[in-house]
Amino acid sequence: MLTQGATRPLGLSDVAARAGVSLQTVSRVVNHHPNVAAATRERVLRAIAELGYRPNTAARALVTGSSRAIGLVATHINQYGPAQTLLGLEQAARSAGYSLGVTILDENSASAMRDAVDRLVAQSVDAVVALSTYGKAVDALRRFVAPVPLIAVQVGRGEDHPTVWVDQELGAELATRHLLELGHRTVHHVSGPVDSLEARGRLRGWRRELVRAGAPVPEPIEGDWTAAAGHAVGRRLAAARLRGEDVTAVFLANDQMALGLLNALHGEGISVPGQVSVVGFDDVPEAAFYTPPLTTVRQDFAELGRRGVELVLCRLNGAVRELEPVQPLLVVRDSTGPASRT
Amino acid sequence: MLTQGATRPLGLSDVAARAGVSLQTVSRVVNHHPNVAAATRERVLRAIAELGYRPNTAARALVTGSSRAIGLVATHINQYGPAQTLLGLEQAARSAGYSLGVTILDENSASAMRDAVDRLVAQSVDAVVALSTYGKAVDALRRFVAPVPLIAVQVGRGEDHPTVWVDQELGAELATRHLLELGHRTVHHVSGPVDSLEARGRLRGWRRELVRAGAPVPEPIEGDWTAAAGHAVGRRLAAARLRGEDVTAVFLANDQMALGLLNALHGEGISVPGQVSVVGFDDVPEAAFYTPPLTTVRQDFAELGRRGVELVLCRLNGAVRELEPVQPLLVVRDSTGPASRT
DNA sequence: CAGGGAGATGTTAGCGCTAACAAGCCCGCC
DNA sequence: GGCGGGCTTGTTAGCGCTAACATCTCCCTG
Repeated sequence: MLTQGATRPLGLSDVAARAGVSLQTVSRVVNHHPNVAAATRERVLRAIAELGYRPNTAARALVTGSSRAIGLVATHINQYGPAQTLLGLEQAARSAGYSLGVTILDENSASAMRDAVDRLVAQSVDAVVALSTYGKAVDALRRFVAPVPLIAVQVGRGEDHPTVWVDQELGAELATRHLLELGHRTVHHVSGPVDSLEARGRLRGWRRELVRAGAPVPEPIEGDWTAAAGHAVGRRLAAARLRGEDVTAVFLANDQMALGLLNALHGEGISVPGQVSVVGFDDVPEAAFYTPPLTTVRQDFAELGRRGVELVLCRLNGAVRELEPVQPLLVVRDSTGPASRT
Repeated sequence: MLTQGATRPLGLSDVAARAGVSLQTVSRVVNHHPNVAAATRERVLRAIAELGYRPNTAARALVTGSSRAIGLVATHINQYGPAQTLLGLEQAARSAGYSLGVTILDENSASAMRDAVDRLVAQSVDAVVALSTYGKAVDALRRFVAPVPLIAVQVGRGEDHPTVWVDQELGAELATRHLLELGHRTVHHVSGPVDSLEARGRLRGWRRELVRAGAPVPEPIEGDWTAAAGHAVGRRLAAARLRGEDVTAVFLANDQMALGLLNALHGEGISVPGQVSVVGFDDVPEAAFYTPPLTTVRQDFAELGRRGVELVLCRLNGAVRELEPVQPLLVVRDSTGPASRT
């Protein structure tokens, strides 16, 4: 029916001819205009089905100036969180009748961001969603005056554009408090790259909770989200323990780094959670199967994508809406335990 | 320069007026036609830069019938492999001047696949790339007569469409042989879902290698790519060992499942590689930090994406080209060791 | 029963761009 | 010196669709 050879020059006029109506009437049916007689609509619909007609989006975009497409500017799409958000985004967009154009930023510069948005705009997308972008690229995003609505997802709380975000600070507080309540004197932190707004949020939450509890605030260690970084930190912390430093609890800004840390500690013969408790962030599906299963903070990434689309749709209707941040959730597994006074 | 307020009604005619030439000449400059005087081209280029003109892709698509866009139909984009391939794909497409439209298949049915391709075609993409799709959806793909070139990436060796693929059988053989050479009498296999062509390829390679070596071929166990599945299998194999069965080597069709298995074996007090050797597949970045670091088979996913675009470009030029499969690579780490005769 | 209004349908004019053709120009050649 | 041919530029006609306006028909109201 739909796959009918390589010929596909069907237009409104073909349908119109077949249904015995004018081209405009077909257009009305296709666009669900109210003022079409039921019988006529029926006839047109049948003709459309028989012919396998599909409207030409390019023509429509040309005349309406809108393509019913959303452009996505993303980085780190190969990581669990962003990928999951992409999934939510695509699904929500699709069910709202929008298609998704994707551009990857392979550099965190302001110019790369400008180019990306520009490229998307040239494709006449109706809105642009920026997904977990970083550093300079985010700066470019703020006070960016694009000809279309610009929505930021997971780039921290936006100031100049509508934003959808998970409450990173809360998540970090949850993690830190959990460790403190277990009796640890303080909690060390391995952050993400500091030019990431998410990383900064987690860092803030961690620090705030320590301060609130009156616990000492150790110097945070900057990681780069990779397991390798976590591994390096693990060896470093193990050495610090040997020097007699008080390292019994570590909160890492994502699960990959936590995995690396776990691996390093295991290699150094330090037991988790016996000697050191570890908390990650994200709750990747594998976290439950790390050795030991990782206590971590769950984020609903797909929800983020859905809300992003929701915000886009609101904006397109002229409504300006602020959304509540998504609440993260602490998932306690086996990598955390009571502080052992040795 | 590019961000110049919310107004953006610039057209060829604006540029033409500014440069003092006809609209068509501007079009020629934009499209790199050869027959434009150098001085004129210069003048037009300047006008374009000054005005910040960007061609309207919808209009261009309408008149040329081509949008310089590639459509991607994908599933499992939240997993490492496909996500990585997406990255390669997008980058290659972009540097060839193509944009990427993404559609996710949320169901492996033939009709979902048809809808997805149809949706993409309606957006007048120039070609469709199907990325690691499954079961019925793949069946629909074969002998699918689309109005645009259709390229399959990572869906096994294609019969009706040009295909880019990693030699899964070879990878599985590598893994199996490695274990056999370590002195294991046989190798157990945890496969992916059998409606996945990749899973089937790995299964075939594993079986072939066992047969070649004259080793017994145990019943393969079907998994679903998740760590949870690997965990379940781990418990099952541990029980089998207790019953005296000869389980000393396991090859799993991906790293996530291997992680689950590792976790289960650890929980059962079975040492890896002391008592059981484990090999995964994919070499996700975390595999080097599993406990113990996982021996696995590396696939170059990004290369797959690049080749996909290459094939699209060839096809668009009318050339039909067959590409060699990408070679996988065995990465030996610490989860495999010599068989211990107990 | 005339007038008006609402609903149904048709007609027209582009959206911004490119392909095809047309026109002018300069050059070299016989 | 006239003329053909290549180079450069301009003109025209849509691509397939929708918005705005024009019609026409019917039915209801006073």
